[in-house]
Amino acid sequence: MEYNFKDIEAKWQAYWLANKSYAAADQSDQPKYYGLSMFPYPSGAGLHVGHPLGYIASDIYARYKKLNGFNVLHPMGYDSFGLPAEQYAIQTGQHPAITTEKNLKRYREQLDKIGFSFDWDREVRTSDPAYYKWTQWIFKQLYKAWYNDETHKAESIASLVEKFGTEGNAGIHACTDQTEIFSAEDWKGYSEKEQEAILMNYRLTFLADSWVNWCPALGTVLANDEIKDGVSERGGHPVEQKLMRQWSMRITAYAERLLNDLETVDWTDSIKEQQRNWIGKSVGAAVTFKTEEGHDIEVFTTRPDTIFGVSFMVLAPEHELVSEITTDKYKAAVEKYQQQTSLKTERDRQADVKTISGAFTGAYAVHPFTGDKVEIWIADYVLAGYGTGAVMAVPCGDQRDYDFANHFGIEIKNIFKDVDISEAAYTEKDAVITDSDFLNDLPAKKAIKLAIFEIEKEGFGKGQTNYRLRDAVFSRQRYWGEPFPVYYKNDIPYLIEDDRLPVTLPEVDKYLPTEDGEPPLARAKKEDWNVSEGDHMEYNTMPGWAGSSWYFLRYMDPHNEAAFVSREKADYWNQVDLYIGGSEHATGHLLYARFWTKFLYDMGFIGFNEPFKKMINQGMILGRSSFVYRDKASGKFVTFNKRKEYQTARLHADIHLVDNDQLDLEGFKNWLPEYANATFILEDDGSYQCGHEVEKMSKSKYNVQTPDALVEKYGADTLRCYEMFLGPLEQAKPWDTKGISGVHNFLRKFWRLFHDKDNNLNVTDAEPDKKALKTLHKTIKKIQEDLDRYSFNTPVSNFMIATNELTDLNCNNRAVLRELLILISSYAPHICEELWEKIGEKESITKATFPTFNPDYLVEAEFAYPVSFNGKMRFKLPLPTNMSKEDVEAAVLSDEQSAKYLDGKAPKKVIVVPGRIVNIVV
RNA sequence: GCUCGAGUGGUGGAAUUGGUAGACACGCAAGACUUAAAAUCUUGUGUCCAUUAGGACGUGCGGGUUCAAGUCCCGCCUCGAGUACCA
Repeated sequence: MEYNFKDIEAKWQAYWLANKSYAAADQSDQPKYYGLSMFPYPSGAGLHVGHPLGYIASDIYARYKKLNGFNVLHPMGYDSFGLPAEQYAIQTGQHPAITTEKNLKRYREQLDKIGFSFDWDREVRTSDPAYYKWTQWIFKQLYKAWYNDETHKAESIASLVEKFGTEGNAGIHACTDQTEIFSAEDWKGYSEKEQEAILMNYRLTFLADSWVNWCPALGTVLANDEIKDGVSERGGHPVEQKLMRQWSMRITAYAERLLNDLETVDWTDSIKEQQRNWIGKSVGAAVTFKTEEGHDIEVFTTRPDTIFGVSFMVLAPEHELVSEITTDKYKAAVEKYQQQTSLKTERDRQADVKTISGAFTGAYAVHPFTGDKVEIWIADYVLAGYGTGAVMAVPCGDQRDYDFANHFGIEIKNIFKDVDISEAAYTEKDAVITDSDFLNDLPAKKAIKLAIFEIEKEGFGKGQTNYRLRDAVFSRQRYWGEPFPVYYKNDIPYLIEDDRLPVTLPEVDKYLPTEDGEPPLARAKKEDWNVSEGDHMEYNTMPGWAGSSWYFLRYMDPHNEAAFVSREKADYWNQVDLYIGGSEHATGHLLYARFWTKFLYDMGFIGFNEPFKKMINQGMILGRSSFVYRDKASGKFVTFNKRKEYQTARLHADIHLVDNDQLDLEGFKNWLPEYANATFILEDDGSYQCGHEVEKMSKSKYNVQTPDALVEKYGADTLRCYEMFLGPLEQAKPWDTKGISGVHNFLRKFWRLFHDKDNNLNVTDAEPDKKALKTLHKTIKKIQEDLDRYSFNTPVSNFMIATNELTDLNCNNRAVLRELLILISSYAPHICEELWEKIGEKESITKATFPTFNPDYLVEAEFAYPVSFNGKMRFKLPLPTNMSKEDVEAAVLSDEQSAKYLDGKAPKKVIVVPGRIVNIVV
C-alpha cells in the first residue's frame, strides 16, 4: 500500500503521547491562546460522528495558533455526572462510577484514534472527588455571599451581618427575598435560628420553599432549562409543579450584568438573543389599584403612559384575591371558570391562545387618577407566575386586552391622538397621548417617565424593572451528582469546613428514593459518609450544570490542591479565546457559566468576568434513520412500498442492518429478541425495503454513526478533513459518507507528490520554478485568510487545488513541499508528520513555524481581462498588468473581437477596473 | 406571532470589500488499462436552442439602485432553529 495510514497514524499518536507534544506551558514569552471544545457527557453509545466535528475544528485552530507562535492551551475532559449512568444503575444495580469509567475509557480510545492535540495531563472529570471538592468549595463561597445592588457586586456575608448589627436592613439595597424591615436592635435580639433564616434570604445560594418542576418519573426536580415543551429534556417525562424545600442559586442578582455584558462577547446574534429573551428584562411600573372594598391589587405594566386607557382589570384565575373580591352573584361563574382553568395543563393553556375566555368577578377597582369604576375580571391569559399575576387592561394599546374587550363587550377607550383603533390595538410606542389629563400631548416615551413620576408622587406605585429570569433550583433528588458540603443541626444548615472537603459520595444499597420519599443519599448510614456532622448530612445532590459551570477554569491549573485555580494562572490564561460547542446550551450551561464567572470575579478569585470571548456553535450532524413497518393486525413486517395496504406502525431499524435501504433479514431477526421470529411481507423482487428520514442522531433511533469504522477504513486524517469539508461548521447537515472517497483520494495524491511510481521518496533540493512558488504562496494566503475568519471547510478545497496544481507541475521541490506540509498539518497531522520526517526534518512538525506569505510570487506580468458588453462577459483579453486604464480601454476597443459586439456603434461608456474587469456599455 | 439563520447544478458546497456564478468534491457519462471486475488514469458534465460557430436563460419569487447584483435596497414566498398569552 502506498499511503499506509494505519501504521503512520499509530506511530505518530504514540510519538505525540510519549513526547507530550501538546503540553501547554504555564509560563511562556509567547502570547497565550486558549482554545476549548465543550467537554462531553460520556454516554454509553460512545462518540458519534457529530462529536468530533467541533473537536476537529478547535484542534485545527489550536494547531494553527501554535504554528503561529502562540502558547496554546487545548484541553479535554468529561462532564461525568449525570442522569443516564444513574438510570442504568437503577435498572442493573451497577454503580454509576463503574458505568462512567467504562464509557470514559471508550471515549478516550475513540478520541485518541482521531489524533487530537489535547493536553491530557490537564484532563478534568466532574465526578472526580479531587475536582468536585472545588465545586463544593465554590458552593460554599456562594453561600457566604450576598449581592449588593449599590456596588453591583457580590460581597461577603460577614459584611452584611456587620451592617445588620449596626444599622438593621432598611438602608441596604440587596438582591433579596427579605421584605420585613428590622433594626439593629431587632437583629441583636433574634435567636440564631431567626438570624439564619433572615440571612438565607440574602445568600447567593439559599434554601427555600419554592415551587419547583417535579418530574415523578425521574424522581427529581428540574431547572427550567431542563424542560422542553412541558416535558423533561432527558427522557421526555411529564413535569408537575410542587412546593419543596430546595437549594437555589440567586442568578437573578446578576440579571442586569448577564444582559449588558453580552455586548462584550463575540457570540452569534442568535445565542445572544436567546439569552436576552431568557433574562426577559421589562422596564415599567408597579401600580396599585384599590378595589371598592379596599383591597389592594398590584399590577405590573410596561406602559404606565396608557393608564388613562384602562377600562378593566384582569387577574389570573389563581390570584389569591379572587375569592375575596368576587361578589355572591358571580361566585358560581367565577368558581366554574377557575375549575376549568385548573383542569387545563400548563401546556394546553399555552397551546390554545386563540380562544378568549374569562369571567367577571362582580367587583370594581377605583382608577387611581380618575376615580372611575373599573370592572375586575379573571382570565387565563393572565399568568399567575409572571409579574404580579394581575394586569391593568388597556384595550387600545394591547392586542390581548383589545380582543378580550371586544369579546365581552367592554368599552375601548382611545387615548392615542390620530390613531385608528377600529381594527386592532396600537402597540407601537410612537403615538402621542391624548384624553389623559396630565399626559396629554406627550409622546409615549416622555409620557412613560412622567406617568411614573406622578404614580410615585401620589404613592400609587413605583417604577420597576421585571425579569423573566428565575432563580435556579440547585438540588436534585438523585445519587450521581456532587454531594453538598452541608449538614443539618436542629434543621439549620451548616457548612462543612474547608479542610474536610471533599464530601464524597457515600455507598448506598439502591439508587432509588427511600420509602418515605427522601433522596437516595438518605439510604447511607452515618458511617458510610467520609464526613458526617450534626443530625444528618444534606441528602440532595447538585445538578448536572454545577461541575460544568467552572471546568474551563480548572484546566488552567488542574492539579492545584490549595485552590480551584491559582490567581496567577487564571491571570495568565484568562478568558477562553475560542469556545466551540452546540447551541443547545444557550440558556443552560452558557448562562450558568457566565454567572459563576462573574461571581468568582466579584470575589477577586479571577480577573475576568466573562468566560468565553469568542464562541462558534457547530451545527448538528443529523443521522439518516431507517424504518420498518409492522402490520398492527398480524405483526408482520411490511416492506416500504406495500405499507399503505396495511395498518402499520413505523419502527426504527438499526442502520447497520440496512444497506442502500435494503434490510438484512437474518441480521434483523438476530438484532433484538422480540424480532427473533419476525415474518415479512416483501417486495415483489423478494427484498425488504426500508423507509428513511433525516433526524437527530440518537441511540434510541438506532441511527448513530460512530467515527471508528471510518477511521478504520480511511484513517483519521481523512475523517478530519472530511468532517471539515462537509460544509460550514455552523450549519446543520445530514451525515453522508458518499464524498469521503474524494477526500481520501486527495491525501493519497498528496502522498504521491512526494514519491515516485515505486513509492520511493522523490524530493529534490533544486530551485522550485515560479509556478510552483505561486501555487504555494497563493495557498498560504488563502489558508491564513480562511482560518482567520473561521472558515474551516474552504481550506480543504485549497489543499486539493494546491495538490492538483503541483502534481500537474511535477513539482517535487523540498522548498515548496516542506511549507505545504506545515499548512496541511493542522488538518491532517499524521500524514504530514510522517512526510516531514521522510524529507529529513529532525524535529516534530508540531514545532514548525507557519510559512510567511510573500506577495511577490503572486505578481503576474499579464492578466486575462474579462471583457463584458452591457454586463455580459464575452471574451478574455490578456494584457500587461501594469497597463494604464486608458491603454487598457484602447487595447480592448481596438481588439478585433470587440468589433462584433460594438456592431459599428461607438461605446457609450467604458469602465476599466485595473486587474479586474472591463465593461463596455453600447 | 416574534427573534435569529438559510434558500445557488443531479448532490455537498465555493464566490472575503458589488466586478469572469457554479471553485473543490461527490455522482453520472464516455474512453484507456484489464480475460473480467475492482482500483487507477483521461475527457466531458447548469438548463434550453443549435451539426458547428454561437446564442438565450440562469443563484426562492416580484420590483428597484448600478456600467455591473448571488452579494445592496423595498415587498413577498418557503424551509430550519429558538421562543411565546411576559402585561
